[in-house]
Amino acid sequence: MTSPVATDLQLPSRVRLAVTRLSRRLRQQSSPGLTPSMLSALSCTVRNGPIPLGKLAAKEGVQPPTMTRIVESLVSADLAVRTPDPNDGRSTSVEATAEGRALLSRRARKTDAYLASLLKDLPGKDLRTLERAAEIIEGLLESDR
Amino acid sequence: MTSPVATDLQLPSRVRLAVTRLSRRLRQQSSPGLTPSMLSALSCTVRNGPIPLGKLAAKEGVQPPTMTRIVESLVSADLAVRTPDPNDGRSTSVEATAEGRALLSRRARKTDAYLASLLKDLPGKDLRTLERAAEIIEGLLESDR
DNA sequence: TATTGTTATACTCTATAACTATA
DNA sequence: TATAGTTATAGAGTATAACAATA
Repeated sequence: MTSPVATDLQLPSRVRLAVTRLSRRLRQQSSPGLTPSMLSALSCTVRNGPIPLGKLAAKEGVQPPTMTRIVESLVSADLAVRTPDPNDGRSTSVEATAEGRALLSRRARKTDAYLASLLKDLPGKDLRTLERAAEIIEGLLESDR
Repeated sequence: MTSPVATDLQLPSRVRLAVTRLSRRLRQQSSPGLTPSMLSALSCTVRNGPIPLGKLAAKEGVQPPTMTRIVESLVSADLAVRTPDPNDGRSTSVEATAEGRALLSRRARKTDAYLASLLKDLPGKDLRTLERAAEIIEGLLESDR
């Protein structure tokens, strides 16, 4: 059952294809006002607490102008707030609002509902595989930053 | 070691975050002339042989106008050719060229090289997990189409 | 009429370059 | 000078709507 990593040759290709296609699907399923990028950045602020915009950009792996846009959209959706740093006039911290945190813990989000419906018939073993894979990927991205 | 499926974040959220972030990274690492979408469609033509554009769009989960664009870019890069269907003047088949097939089997592609470098220090167990996860995801996308 | 694919148009996500304000 | 963030601009990827050609 445990397939050999002899398929190793093609492993990067296979991971790339799966990720390309699933992320496309997730974007299609996302609500217009709540894109995957917004959710990802919002999760990051919740996990890290108030965080300067530049650090948030670095953590998410995007450039600062991109994060400026993402934060703008989160702020206008009342999911995050910006607070000027009292000690450094150049810097503003980004933080999730109560509504932003509530949204993340709510399960009815369209994208997650879609993914959940995809996953619902998988055996527990496959669910654990996906969970572990997500963990491995996050670890890789973290260490490569 | 087998983590329970209930952690702080729900499984769909965790999969979504991992996929969002990795696909962003892969897009950043891709060559301008050879995007993830192009590679994905090209893989599909190689796997399926000559295939009408509309069917290719359906398999890849994009709309026909999108596939028209992707195929145009593959054709102008000499990675694919279009052949009019002799029995149906409305339809054209898409097929990988020898160069397209060679490209897919070449290992030096920038995106895959990047992914391979990310993966190279993972233990075999994690590689097998990712491999199996890719398989599960492709299966889900296939069955949901 | 129905189907296959294209053209026209627009929106999101992202980047780089140039800029402003502060340190 | 250096740093934090924004504005301006551009390109990729995708969608929907309207269209043409063919069935």
